Amino acid sequence: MDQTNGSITTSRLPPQRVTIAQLADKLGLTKGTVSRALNGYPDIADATRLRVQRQAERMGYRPLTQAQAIRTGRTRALGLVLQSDIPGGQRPFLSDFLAGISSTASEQSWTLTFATASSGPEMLGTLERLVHERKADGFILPRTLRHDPRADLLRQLDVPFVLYGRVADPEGCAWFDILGEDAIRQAVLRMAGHGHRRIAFVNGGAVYNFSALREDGFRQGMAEAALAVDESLMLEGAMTRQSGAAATSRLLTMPLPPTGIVFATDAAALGAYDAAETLGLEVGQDVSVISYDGIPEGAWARPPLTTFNVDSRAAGQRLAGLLIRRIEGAAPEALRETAQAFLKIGGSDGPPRHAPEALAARIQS
Amino acid sequence: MDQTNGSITTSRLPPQRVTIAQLADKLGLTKGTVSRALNGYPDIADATRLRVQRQAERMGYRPLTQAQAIRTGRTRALGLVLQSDIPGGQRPFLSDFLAGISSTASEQSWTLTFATASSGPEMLGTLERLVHERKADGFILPRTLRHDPRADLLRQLDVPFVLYGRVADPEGCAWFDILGEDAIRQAVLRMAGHGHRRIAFVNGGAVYNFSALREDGFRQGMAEAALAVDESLMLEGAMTRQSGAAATSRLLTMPLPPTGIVFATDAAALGAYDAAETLGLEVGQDVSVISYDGIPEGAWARPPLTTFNVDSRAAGQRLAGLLIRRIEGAAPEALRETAQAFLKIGGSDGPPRHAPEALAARIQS
DNA sequence: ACCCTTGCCGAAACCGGTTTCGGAGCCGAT
DNA sequence: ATCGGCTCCGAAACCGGTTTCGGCAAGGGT
Repeated sequence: MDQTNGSITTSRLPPQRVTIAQLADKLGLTKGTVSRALNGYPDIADATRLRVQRQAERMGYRPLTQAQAIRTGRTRALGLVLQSDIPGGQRPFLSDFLAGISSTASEQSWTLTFATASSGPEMLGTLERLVHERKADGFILPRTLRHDPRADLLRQLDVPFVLYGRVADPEGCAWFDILGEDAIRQAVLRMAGHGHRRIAFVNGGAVYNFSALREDGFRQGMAEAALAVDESLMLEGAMTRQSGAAATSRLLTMPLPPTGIVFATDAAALGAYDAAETLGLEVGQDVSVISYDGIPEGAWARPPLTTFNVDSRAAGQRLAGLLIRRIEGAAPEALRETAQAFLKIGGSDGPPRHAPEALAARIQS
Repeated sequence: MDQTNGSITTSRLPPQRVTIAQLADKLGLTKGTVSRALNGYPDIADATRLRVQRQAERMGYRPLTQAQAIRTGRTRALGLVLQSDIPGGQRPFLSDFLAGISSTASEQSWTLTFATASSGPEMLGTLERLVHERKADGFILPRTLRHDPRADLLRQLDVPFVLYGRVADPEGCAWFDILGEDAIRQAVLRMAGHGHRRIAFVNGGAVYNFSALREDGFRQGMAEAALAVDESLMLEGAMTRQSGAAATSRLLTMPLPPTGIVFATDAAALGAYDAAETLGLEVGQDVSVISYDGIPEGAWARPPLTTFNVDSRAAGQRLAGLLIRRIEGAAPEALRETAQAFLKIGGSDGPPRHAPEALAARIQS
């Protein structure tokens, strides 16, 4: 930065922090008065407050959050703890998600304290540690579970948090969520529009709340398309490429296989390509696939995956904003937002090439 | 809020922090003495020190880093600032990398302060802000540039840092790095071992220090294989799938195309698949590809990418460990480590199917 | 027996803020 | 003229630690 001024490299005065005492001196006031002026106490004359604010600005005064924290308990730090051992982890979108969170955070001069936990129990321990050490004033909890022990813990500790995803028991919970059920519903309608009558659904893990929602979306889509749901075509628990492949080959080797498959997650949908290849089928021709997430790998698959794209960066931004407001005292009920996922058309879906019977015959051979 | 104390779920006493004053009381000592005992001052009797340590343990005393920080300036927080706008960003390995850093950090009860910057200058501003606000005691700097302004800044501010990657001017720098030049050298030898004589190299951006090293590795490998380097087969600046594809098709449409291509990064190598497809060629048969990074997408490509795998998690762990030691006062010269990347054999390389001339003919048609 | 170290701890200042408390000054009302 | 109520700010305690300073007692040397 400052290698400009001065002689060669060195006249850089040690970046002196300006303290509240210096500021008070300059103003001919006491520390206490300055502090109250800056923090909006009502017992300060408007003229004085203005004078203080101006001078603070001019001197570049920034209160040291550490010092504030020991009295107020607030650090101006958001907390995020990821579980590093989950299979279909939030790998791909992590970068965007983090960028979203930290961009909004730094705009309002908050920071992000990040940690990982390698298991569920360790997750709770880590949260408690961060709270106890006051390393975060509140938390963003991604990958909401139907019954989420993290939310229970934080509610009990009376620590603010915001969920990325809704939850079964909304009591005291703020959240941001993408309406995945809508997306899945539209996926079904699109399949039906292509002419598919026999459509399967490969869901994610049942512990996650989004799974229940997306299943609802699937059923509703089927109902709107006037198609009956064949329960044998409803699978769940696939959130990795491997398990997605397994689910796909199980579906395709049924006596009457589906011609279209809707996946709750892209990771699983990528497995369909493997299963199809093994069976000598072509995705987008012999079997149609529509999915949800919008991970980059989907665009690189051949043919590219048709999927509902989630804007992870925007999600991070919204979540950070909500959490800050929550920490500053807003009621959780007032902090609930949702957004839509948008269809990104690839080549993995289209009209069915064969009827289910013909497809079965083709697979047998 | 206060749905806590009362009757049902609630015998949880508010997680009272135990302060140094309470501890001192219990011991019949003063705060000052306890503090000195715990921080290893020499003017404390061994017996007393032991007694204090035991009692601290028993009462679960953990000093509040915020409070320590206002006197000592140390927060026990590592800083990491990522640049969110770089094209071939560290997307895929980010998750593992972060998990590595934060696992080592929390083992030693440090935390990780994370931020992103959307441009080079903003990066420097963010670093300065975090230093000024004392949100981090030191930084991990990934993606080392040949001449890295981040390192310059932090050196000037006298703030500890560790580079992920070596640097042209090592003065005062600690680092961890993978010996990418070794990997590239081995890649060349492997190509030569398959029988390739005409081998191209697609390097990353010249601003990165690793590019110079990997080019050295390539040339050394060629020398060891007794092959002459054709300078027209040396390309650089490809760190995305798109630019990798462009580089590949430029190479393959030359009058005398290479039969094997070594890439400095996986992201670029994935582009080779696209270029090959466009030209009607098969990767691993018509043209061989070996690369470096070990990103997951490589394993999912068809055929899977042969690449030198980097253990990002381990790298994160090493870097965190080095930085902590650096912050605690170790000399930077003593904190320089390297590790190897390991070959992960896929199907993207093999003996050349055609001689360069035949390949050219095939491509013309 | 005296003095001088040395070992060990208490007392108090300090870090940079926040928050409570009380009182000075000004106003209008009685 | 006296009183009460407000407005506004200073003084000082406080938060949870660290660090400096000084002094008491025991030990060693002469």
